[in-house]
Amino acid sequence: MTATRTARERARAELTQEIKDEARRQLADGGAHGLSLRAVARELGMVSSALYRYFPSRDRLLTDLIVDAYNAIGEAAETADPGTGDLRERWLAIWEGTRGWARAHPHEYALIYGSPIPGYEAPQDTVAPAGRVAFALAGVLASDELRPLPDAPLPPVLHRQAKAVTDALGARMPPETVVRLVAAWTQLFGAISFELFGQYVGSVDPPDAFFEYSALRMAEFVGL
Amino acid sequence: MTATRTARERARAELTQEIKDEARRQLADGGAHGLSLRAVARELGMVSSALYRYFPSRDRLLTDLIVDAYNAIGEAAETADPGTGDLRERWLAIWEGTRGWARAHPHEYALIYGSPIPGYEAPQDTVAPAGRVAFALAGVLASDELRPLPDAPLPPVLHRQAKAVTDALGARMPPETVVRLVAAWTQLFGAISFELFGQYVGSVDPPDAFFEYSALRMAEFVGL
DNA sequence: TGTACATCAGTGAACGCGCGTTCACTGATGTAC
DNA sequence: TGTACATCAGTGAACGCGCGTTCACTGATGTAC
Repeated sequence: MTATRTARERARAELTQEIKDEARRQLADGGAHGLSLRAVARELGMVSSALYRYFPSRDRLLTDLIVDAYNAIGEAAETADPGTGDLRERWLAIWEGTRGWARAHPHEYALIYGSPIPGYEAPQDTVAPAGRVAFALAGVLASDELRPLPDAPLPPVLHRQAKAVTDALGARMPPETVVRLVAAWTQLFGAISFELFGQYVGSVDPPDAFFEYSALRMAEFVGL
Repeated sequence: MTATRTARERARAELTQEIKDEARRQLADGGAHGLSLRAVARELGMVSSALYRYFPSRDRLLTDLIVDAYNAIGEAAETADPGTGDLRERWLAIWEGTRGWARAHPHEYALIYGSPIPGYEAPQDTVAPAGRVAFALAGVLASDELRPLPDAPLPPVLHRQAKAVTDALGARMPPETVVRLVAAWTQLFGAISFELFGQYVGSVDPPDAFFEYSALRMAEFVGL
């Protein structure tokens, strides 16, 4: 009954948002560990115990930020994809869209693709959102126009894993393609992480040209 | 004058080691942030202020751990390389050696290839050790037996960056090869990070077969 | 070889700080009749 | 429409905790003569 939301409900939704926004701001200085409920409350002009009306614990707030971040980067990938037209251009657009979000939100990116947070156990809620970027890439490969791949038969384990993935995706794709997709997906996030975490300093930094180059070579690699 | 080291000097060297070892143990529960001088001292049966005889600050201890970790993973890569023989086998050995060290030391790995540590600025000392794995991979490519690469000319920026890298490495290698090497290096650490940070759960986990597959495809990719 | 002095390792107390979470409470908003 | 009661948001004090770093000190080890 969205239409008849009470003032209380609106206030609650708004403050929940503000808490998360402020928490995201705090990720910037201090990372996941630096996130402090007391500091968030302070910044919002509340007393720290008041936050417990909105989040039952610090961990739960963190989980929400993580889920939000996976969804945001996934949505960035999806909306970057024109959905029709040249497959390589779609592929490239998804790569750039994903990277663009990561560069705009480096601390949220680190939250989900950086070091695991000590003592934090990812709940089930994060699994589906975590797959959205890969799913967007898979969407481009669901086509008949792919070049055939030169692979020798896959090792049995890998073949089995690949089939499990296609089943889960509901996509129809040869196992060779799926495995190469996973490799390309690894390359995408490997490159973003190396860029944001400073590993390219001294070699291909700034990595704009390198990133596009990688995207194109990986497009070929998966048969686009 | 190593021969005439005093008892004091020996004790000092040993305790410095013990402090670092204990600190590494503490990375496991708590990550970089969880590293506490007080806890290290406690575990070693000392008073916390005593550590300041060995490290001027917590940051300096962290820096030493980081440099040690880069050197250790670099050494793992180098000693895995037989140095002679089949180039693809050497390439594969370096990949597996690097991954092996990372799996054996996941928290030290996260320290150097995970999220940047908030408020910590990497000093110059880390630059050279950070390059050792890439350097080991480059060693395999310093050969005349490479297949020629099908690349169109590189974009000017990338070409320039590639030449700067070859100059720095002192290796003689076409720019196309260097750029592909950087991509392969990215793939190597992308895959290790995804494995250790849990991103393969639900797809190619356990990633042993996938990792070897990636290593081989990347070997082809760089012209091996 | 023995003595006087300098160097260094480790102690213990203190400074000043921040944290997550609980709990009994006040006062405002919403609901049922 | 008005009243009585229930729900909920936010307060403020408290618990119990851990942290990095400084400083004046004691006592052991090393050095010069």
